[in-house]
Amino acid sequence: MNERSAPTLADVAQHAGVSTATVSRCLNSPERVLPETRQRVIQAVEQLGYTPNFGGWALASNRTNTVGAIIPTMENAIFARGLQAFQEALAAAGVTLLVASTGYDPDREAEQIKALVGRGADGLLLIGTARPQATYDFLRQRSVPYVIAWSHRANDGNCYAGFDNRNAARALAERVIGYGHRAIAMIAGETQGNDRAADRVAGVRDAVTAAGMDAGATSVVEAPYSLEEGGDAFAALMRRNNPPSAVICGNDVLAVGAMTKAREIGLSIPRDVSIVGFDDIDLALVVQPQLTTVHVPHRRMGEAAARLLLQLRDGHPNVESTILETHIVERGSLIRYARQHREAV
Amino acid sequence: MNERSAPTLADVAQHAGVSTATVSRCLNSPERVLPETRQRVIQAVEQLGYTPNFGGWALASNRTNTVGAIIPTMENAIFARGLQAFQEALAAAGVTLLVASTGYDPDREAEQIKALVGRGADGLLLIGTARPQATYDFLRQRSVPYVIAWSHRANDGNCYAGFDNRNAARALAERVIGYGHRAIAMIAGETQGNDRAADRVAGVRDAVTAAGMDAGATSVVEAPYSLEEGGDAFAALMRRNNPPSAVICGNDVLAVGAMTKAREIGLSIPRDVSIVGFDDIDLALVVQPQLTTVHVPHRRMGEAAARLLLQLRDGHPNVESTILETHIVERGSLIRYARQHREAV
DNA sequence: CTGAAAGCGCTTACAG
DNA sequence: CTGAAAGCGCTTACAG
Repeated sequence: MNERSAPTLADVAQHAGVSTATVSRCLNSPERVLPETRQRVIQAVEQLGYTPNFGGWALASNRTNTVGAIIPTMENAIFARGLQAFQEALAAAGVTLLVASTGYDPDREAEQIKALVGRGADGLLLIGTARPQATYDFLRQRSVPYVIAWSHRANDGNCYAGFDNRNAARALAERVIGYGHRAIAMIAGETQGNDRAADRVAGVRDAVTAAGMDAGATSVVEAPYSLEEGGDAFAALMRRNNPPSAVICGNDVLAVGAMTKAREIGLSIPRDVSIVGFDDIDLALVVQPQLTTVHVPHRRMGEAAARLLLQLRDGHPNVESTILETHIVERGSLIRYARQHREAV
Repeated sequence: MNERSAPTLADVAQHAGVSTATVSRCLNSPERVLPETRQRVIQAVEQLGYTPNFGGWALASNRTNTVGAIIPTMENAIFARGLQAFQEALAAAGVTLLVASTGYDPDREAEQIKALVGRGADGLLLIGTARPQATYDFLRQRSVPYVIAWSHRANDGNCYAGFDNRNAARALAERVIGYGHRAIAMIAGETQGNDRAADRVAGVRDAVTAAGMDAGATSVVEAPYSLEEGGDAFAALMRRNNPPSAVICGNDVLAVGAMTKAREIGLSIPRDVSIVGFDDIDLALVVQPQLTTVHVPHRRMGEAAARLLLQLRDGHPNVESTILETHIVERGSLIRYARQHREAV
């Protein structure tokens, strides 16, 4: 050991007058070492300021104590919240987190999955189910454990920490219909490569059909998740001959974008049109009126994902998916259909 | 190579009929290998589905192509945005990102810094300057390059990708004062261990003093960064005998919390009281009226931080800090002081 | 341009 | 309980 480079296990061993094997044991399974020996080793470790070399450790043990998360973008508050909870739970277990993002691009997802696996991730957090079979094959072939968050499919062999987007959206649409709305439109997230967005559309369609309404009359427009796109889609919807009396949005960002646009074009929410969202993020609480939406327990989802992923990594025998409950939070943006609503022709 | 474990460099070498050194060169500096040889090796790599073992690579090369970011929390949109841009810039350079969070706790920061360095981070992104000297010593001793974002100090030997919080806050307060407000209060973030929050308070005090106003008359209350805390602080402020005609908030979350609370307690913004924030996040655009605030280029800050950190890591000779410009965005929440403002006694 | 071989810093059966 | 030694999968002078 010269002063240029960090002290190694061998330096500690020499300093303590023991073998490297003993130092290694002291660090990894201290109970297998005599207290006096342990004492000496610990002292040497502290005196030298030793910390294990990561590469050496990873190579010899074939583990990294690192897991990866690959999400669409941290700029959407739902992923930021879920990821924050996920990270905290991992840190508590001494595991560190690698983060990559896809921008909702499936090619970039495949690429980032390879990058994180190549970087030695012991496990992976993925969002949703929509990805090429080749990606699943890759994961299986490399036997990298993974947990899928935000979604749920029964008995397909994957491990989920998610919720049922379709049922949740259906319940929301039923609530809207139950309030007398018949002219309903939906501003959905882009469904291409996004099973959550697609499931929410399907759920709304379920409700419309179950209510005996004409599914064709319920128009669904898709928009990228942003305030501006939500606003534009809303404006276009309201310019039609048959404007809706209620607009169901694929998430809160779209819904709040719609509400902001409504003010701009002189429409009053909920008098002229009701609006509902999905997620229950901060945005929903600060708009006027506040937004009726589906509450998703993002933090609990992140925690559950961490728990499941660590179990999978540790070879736990049967790891069960965690399905989280969502519920509707009613606020001012949704009211019963009445004459006050701008006539839907 | 058996079917259980991943193929190694040696497997590829044997398959291609070359030495492991040649395979290694093919992967790392292909120009140093004859095209025909390269061809054979690449073919073998593909046939075997070879990817380098991370531990072996890290150990031999003493690098990980990984950098770490340690931030207060991803749940604050400013960090989520900055981190997202940081990650994208890193990914473009083939570098992966480790993320840890501190919850604004200095002890947890020190701990996470050690964890990420121990996990082989080639460099670190840190937020702000407020941390024990011991932490700086540790970083220097381990010669881990780091960049500090969100702040700036001239010539202290650190590399910054930040902005001048004090000047920005001063300019904001000057604007408020220029609008005739004399009864000004500030809802600041907690300044303990947060130099950005402390600098913003100092900037507001600078402006108050420069305007010849009584600094003592400008009350500053501190609150953790949350909508609710901002609201509570605002309510307490307005309950006083001398309520302010303008409230300067340490960030947009506090400001929007204050605005939401104002509605609850029957105060009209900006008629009864003006409110301004700091950051310019989405929240500022969706409240009614929209929030006057200081625009901070979070994405550009994240990109700059990535660029600087990679230069530092690559031993670039003189890496200069990047100081970003901020500017005030005037919206409806701030108006000129007038009789309409609730009398400040 | 290519190869033989040493070495990076750990862990872990295997003996004793 | 402890140690000698092999081995993990790479990179990189050093020769040729």
